[in-house]
Amino acid sequence: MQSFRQRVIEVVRSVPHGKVVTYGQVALLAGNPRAARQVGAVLHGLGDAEDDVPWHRVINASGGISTYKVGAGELQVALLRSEGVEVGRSDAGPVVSLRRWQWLVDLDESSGEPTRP
DNA sequence: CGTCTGACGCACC
DNA sequence: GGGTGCGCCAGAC
Repeated sequence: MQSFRQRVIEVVRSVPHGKVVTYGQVALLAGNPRAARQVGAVLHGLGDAEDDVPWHRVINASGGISTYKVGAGELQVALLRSEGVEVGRSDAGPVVSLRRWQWLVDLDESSGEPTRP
């Protein structure tokens, strides 16, 4: 069984261009809904081999940018905007409307019951 | 091996 | 509406 770390990388790689996901969502898709924090840790420790992982598409459940803590906030916002994601402003800092930009896995092909925004 | 840590999330004030 | 506190668990040391 591959490590949780590897699964997180796979999930993030599957996030479509122009969409965002939350840490908790990635954790869920990676198989452990409780390990949201670990998602951040994994992304923080990405090496050159994983530089194709769109880590900037991962934000926190409040639509905020968590990477300011490690000095990657400005970069993340720039990358998001560069691919069309609207990043608004708030007192707490930049915010993304999850309602509009969150990537929701569409299940309509299998269940006929799509997840709607 | 045991401990510490934190790119989080959420239940509760 | 927002601020605080604490449980969480894979990795790093």
